[in-house]
Amino acid sequence: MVDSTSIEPRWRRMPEERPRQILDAAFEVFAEQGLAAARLDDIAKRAGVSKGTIYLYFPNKEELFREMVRNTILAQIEIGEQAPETASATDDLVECMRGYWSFLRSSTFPVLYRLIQAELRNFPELAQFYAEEVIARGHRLFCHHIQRGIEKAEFRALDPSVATRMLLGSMVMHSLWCSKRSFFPSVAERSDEQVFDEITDFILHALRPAPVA
Amino acid sequence: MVDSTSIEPRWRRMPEERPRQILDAAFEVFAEQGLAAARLDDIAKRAGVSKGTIYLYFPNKEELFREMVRNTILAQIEIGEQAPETASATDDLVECMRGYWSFLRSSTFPVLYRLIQAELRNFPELAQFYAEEVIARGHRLFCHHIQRGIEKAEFRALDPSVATRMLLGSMVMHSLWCSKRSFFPSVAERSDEQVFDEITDFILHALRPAPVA
Amino acid sequence: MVDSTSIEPRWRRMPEERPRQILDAAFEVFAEQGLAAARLDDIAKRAGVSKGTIYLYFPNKEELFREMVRNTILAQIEIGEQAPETASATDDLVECMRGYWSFLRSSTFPVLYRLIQAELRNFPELAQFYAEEVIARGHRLFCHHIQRGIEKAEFRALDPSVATRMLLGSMVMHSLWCSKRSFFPSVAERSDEQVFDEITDFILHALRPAPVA
Amino acid sequence: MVDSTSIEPRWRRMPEERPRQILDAAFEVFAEQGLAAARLDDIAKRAGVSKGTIYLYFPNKEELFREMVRNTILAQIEIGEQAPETASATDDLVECMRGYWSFLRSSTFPVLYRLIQAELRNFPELAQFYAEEVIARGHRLFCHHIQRGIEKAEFRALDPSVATRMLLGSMVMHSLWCSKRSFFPSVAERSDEQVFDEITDFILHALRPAPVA
DNA sequence: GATGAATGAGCCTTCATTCAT
DNA sequence: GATGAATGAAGGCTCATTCAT
Repeated sequence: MVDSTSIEPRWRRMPEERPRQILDAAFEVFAEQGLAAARLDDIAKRAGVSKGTIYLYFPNKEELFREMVRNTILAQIEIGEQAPETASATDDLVECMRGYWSFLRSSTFPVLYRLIQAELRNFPELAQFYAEEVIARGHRLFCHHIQRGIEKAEFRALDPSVATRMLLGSMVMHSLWCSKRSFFPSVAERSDEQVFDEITDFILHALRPAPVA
Repeated sequence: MVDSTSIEPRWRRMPEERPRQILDAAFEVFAEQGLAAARLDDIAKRAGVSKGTIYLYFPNKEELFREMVRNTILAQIEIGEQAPETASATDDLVECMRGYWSFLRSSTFPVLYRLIQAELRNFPELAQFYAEEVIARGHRLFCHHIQRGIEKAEFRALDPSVATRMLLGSMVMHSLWCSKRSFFPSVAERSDEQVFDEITDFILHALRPAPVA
Repeated sequence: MVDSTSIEPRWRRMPEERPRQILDAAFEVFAEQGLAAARLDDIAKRAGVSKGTIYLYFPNKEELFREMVRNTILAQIEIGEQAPETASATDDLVECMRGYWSFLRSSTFPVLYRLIQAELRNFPELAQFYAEEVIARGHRLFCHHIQRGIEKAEFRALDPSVATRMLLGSMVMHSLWCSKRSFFPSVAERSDEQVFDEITDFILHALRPAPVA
Repeated sequence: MVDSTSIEPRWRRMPEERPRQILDAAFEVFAEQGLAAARLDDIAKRAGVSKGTIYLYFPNKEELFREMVRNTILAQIEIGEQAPETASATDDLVECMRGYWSFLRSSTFPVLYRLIQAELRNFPELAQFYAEEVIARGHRLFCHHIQRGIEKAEFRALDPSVATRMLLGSMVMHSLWCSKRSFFPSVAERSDEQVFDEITDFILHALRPAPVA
């Protein structure tokens, strides 16, 4: 038992960390309760500060929400947009998909997705931000590889934008299903990897060149 | 003196219609405001009844929300699960997709989807209901046709469940994107029909038998 | 012992009286505490209603304050502006002064005066209202009689507006002093009537015609 | 490197001036906002010190207010109570009135008057202080000259205290009206000097000996 | 059944005051 | 002495729920 740690932290947390602490706590509480039901008291408690302290760093609850969403999205984005190009466009594409999938399957993505959906009316700029930073960014990334695959005749000739949307759409939706597996029996007995492989396989089949006939 | 009639509405609505009126109003207000921000006052006003009347038919706001979601989902489901089977499984599948697409593109679907997403934590049973009535039901429907197509060698041999999920996932996600076109440039300049055709074409390509090669 | 009355009023107060009850309570609490320090809880309690009820009739604290001031001023104004004209302008003037003095010496005037002074910055329209309804109205009234007195040679020829301001100014200030007698020893040992007589006497002396020389 | 000096103020204010700086800032902020609405943050900022510093010199907001009022009153009082006596009591009286009028028309008087009025309930000792230092002091001063004027038969025989109150009352009230000219049309088109002359003239007429007739 | 006035718990926000540095 | 980040009590306002009519 190391009860001592539960009594008093020896060093106060550095003040420079306050915004981060608060944003982290806000993420958790908003995730659990949604914007309206979340109480600033709870966020403060979870951040280990007093209610008033929040207002030293954020003008109000809405702005805290906004900042938290923006921050979390930005912190999550790690997609190397200029992915290393190997000889095979197919390999590159699959590699990118793997990275994107692991982003979609992180614990933060479904939470953010839900929060943004829920507050679409009140915070359209957040939806805009999400659409740009998550979807459009992914779109550019995948579109590039698919285009390359077409040019190299690894893929059949098709509108790369369409293929990209199919790819993105099915990945995003599968990620959401996977995060609520109990509700969706068709993914319930599959692991994340299995699901990913199935998606990849399906997409590649759709992209494969037409039979020579 | 019949002065009173000149102010009052000419026909009183039948009392039996009350629950329906309230549910309809609830749908509109919840759609616009979300659960927490919706005020019973507004719902009552929109339903043309008094606030107290709502409590004659629903025990509280949460239950009204639940009932509204359940009701709206049920009212929307029109998918003929045993669709008429023609000679071509491909034709049957496309026909089913067309029906499902028009359901997904109805004005109620994206609203319901958002409400359910937002209240996932507090009303898991609604998510369950949605998963069953909308996704699983669609899953059974499409799976059947794909299975048939495989058996008839119209489609390549693949796990029909996987194909179904890809089909459903991309349709649902495209529907959501289409309902917020301004945020998603890649669907912005396309009509619903175009998007549908693109999805169908892509899916059918993925399903087509492997080249004889 | 009539304890019964302290348990439950037999009849609820008529709802039409609510605004009046609240305004009355507001007057008392604002009088004691000022705008900022007054708590809506206290006003509600004193009005015998709940906090929420106040918001059924007034949109917020400030508006309640405004309404209370306006209302109280209007309720106090009873100056017969077209006072009956007797043969003597002097008598008429003194009669009017007596009426105005009793208004100024009412328990509400000093309270209102103080509240308006205190909130001059935030509610200039109230000061405007007071200036118009209390001062300007009195000005017109007295000016008329003084003008008449000059014409009838009961008073010396002087600017009636100046005389009126002197009259009003000294009456208002004396009223304020009288309402805090303990602070102002020079009025402490005098009754209201005495003070009034002194003011009247002084004013009439100032108005009396110049010596024939 | 003397980079630091380019940001910092060239001369640090002497610590002994701190209380004065704070009191001055307090006067301004209390004047603009009133006691309740004034924020210590603003006072600190205006004084060029930090919030905590205020508490090094004043135990709390109320005491700061008290001190500020007392200080400002004392700083304003410049009335030579034993004004030089010339041959004419009338001239002396007018001279004193002129001095008092310029005090009443200073920018600080109406502000203080309003603050004291507003906080009458919570700070009766300030009202007491004002009554003594401003009104009673003026009373003694004017009473003396009027008494002398009566003895020298420059004025008619009347209670000098009554005359003094009339004089003070009308001057104070006119000063307040003049400081809110837009609300009081009867002084709006008159200059301070004109108003003063009118008051003086009226008072002297009221004091002049009765006609020999 | 229907109404809508009344209730009061609950929460965001402010700001005087404290205190570690 | 001086700072300003942190605190937490207090209060305005909202709105789901009740209930007398």
